[in-house]
Amino acid sequence: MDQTTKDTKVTAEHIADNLTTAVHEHRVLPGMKLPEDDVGHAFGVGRTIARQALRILAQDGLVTIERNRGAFVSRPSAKEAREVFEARALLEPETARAAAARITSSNFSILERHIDEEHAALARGDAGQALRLSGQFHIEIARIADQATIEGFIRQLISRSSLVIAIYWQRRSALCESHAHHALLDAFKAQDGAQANELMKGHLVDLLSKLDLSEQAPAPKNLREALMG
Amino acid sequence: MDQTTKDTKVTAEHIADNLTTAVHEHRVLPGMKLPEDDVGHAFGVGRTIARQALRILAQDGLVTIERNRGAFVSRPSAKEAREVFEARALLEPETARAAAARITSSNFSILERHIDEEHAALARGDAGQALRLSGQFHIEIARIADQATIEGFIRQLISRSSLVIAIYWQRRSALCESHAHHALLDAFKAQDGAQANELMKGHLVDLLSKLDLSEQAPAPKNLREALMG
DNA sequence: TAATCTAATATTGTGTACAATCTTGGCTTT
DNA sequence: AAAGCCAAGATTGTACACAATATTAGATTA
Repeated sequence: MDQTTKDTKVTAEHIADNLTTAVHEHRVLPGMKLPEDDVGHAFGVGRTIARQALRILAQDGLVTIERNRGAFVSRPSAKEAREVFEARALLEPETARAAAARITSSNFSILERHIDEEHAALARGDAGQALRLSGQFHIEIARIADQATIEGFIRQLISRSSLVIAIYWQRRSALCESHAHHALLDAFKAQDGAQANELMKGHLVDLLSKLDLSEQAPAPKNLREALMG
Repeated sequence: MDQTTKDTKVTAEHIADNLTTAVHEHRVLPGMKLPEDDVGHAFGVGRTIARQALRILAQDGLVTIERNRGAFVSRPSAKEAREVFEARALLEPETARAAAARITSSNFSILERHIDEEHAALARGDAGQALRLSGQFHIEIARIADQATIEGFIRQLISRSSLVIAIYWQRRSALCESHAHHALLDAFKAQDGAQANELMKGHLVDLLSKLDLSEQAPAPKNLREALMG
């Protein structure tokens, strides 16, 4: 999480990317505080840059900034979690269809590599990395569909999904088997847009079904809130 | 564009909202430069806050920040313009359907007021205000559907649509007749989700058809670029 | 002991100063 | 006169200082 070479300029976007990855890999968990000084020190920059990075994350929904209190990794409510998957259900199936129509052979290797790496990470027990790669797979599809605007939205939704999974994933469910991604790849190879659309739709329903979104009280942020509730 | 009362704290979000409205009303046009000093001075704050506001606008796609050169109102390319409407086509029809299922009588008055104000603005020749209200109507639908996440996306898309319209709107086309919005309201009143979905779909196609997105070279930012192209 | 208040500490909010970079206008050169 | 060059000015990038606010710990009181 530090910067060894000094000639590479450390920008706010750089830090934001780095922290985003950390959240995707569940190395940084919902509710965690991200003090400006700590972030700045970790990346070797002043508070100004750290602050900018945190604001970027806030716009992505990954971080919640409370005035005069600082930045915390967001803790999406069950409702927000549902909304994320409803938005994904609107965007991703059609995007998968479009991707199937435009995909080229050079794209296959990228997707295949993602699946392989995901599998390898899972094999060595690195669930965090597997989860991050799994999300990256979805983003890659939007890129193949050549839809930069939608890709940006999906990127945000994947980020929030990581938070949702960190909070609401049912322990008894197996970790994401990459079967669904494999099936999608096959559909892409066959350039079968309708099939890709259906598979993606099912994949999202499947993911949602593995969450426990029962209307439990949203876990309190701090002890005081816990005792007052 | 200035702040008369001093006890009201001027926040970066406040300035961003204000500038967003100005862009929606086409009082601030694509390509225009937004120097930090000017923005800060206009709202009576230092450069720090002005800078934050510009970053917020950049994340919304309304402003493009070029390093060491500053912030400019974005000039979406024809491709980006198409992407915006493709994204809207994925999100808005289904959102309209959901809104039709949840709408209550208290929501009607809000939508009706929007339509009335839009009509009034158009009547007195204030095309900018009419355009802004027209966009607001779409956002309101997402709010009625109770989809905060999607609402955020649509908000961004409306913002970018304003830029697209500023650049690509065909002069010969009539200004947005609010007929489509009227028809949508009727569908909402009848709680006819399927109808709302179809109307929204058609409305978006209609809007897109009034743009001239022929693959002309994206208008150059400055003279140098114009003469070199 | 438990609750409340208060002072000390830590963290964030914002303006400002200085550095880095870009832009502009005039000057030189051909 | 046109192109290139250089210096002066303007604008953005970043760190830092101080102010405002929140948090914590200790003292006080019932």
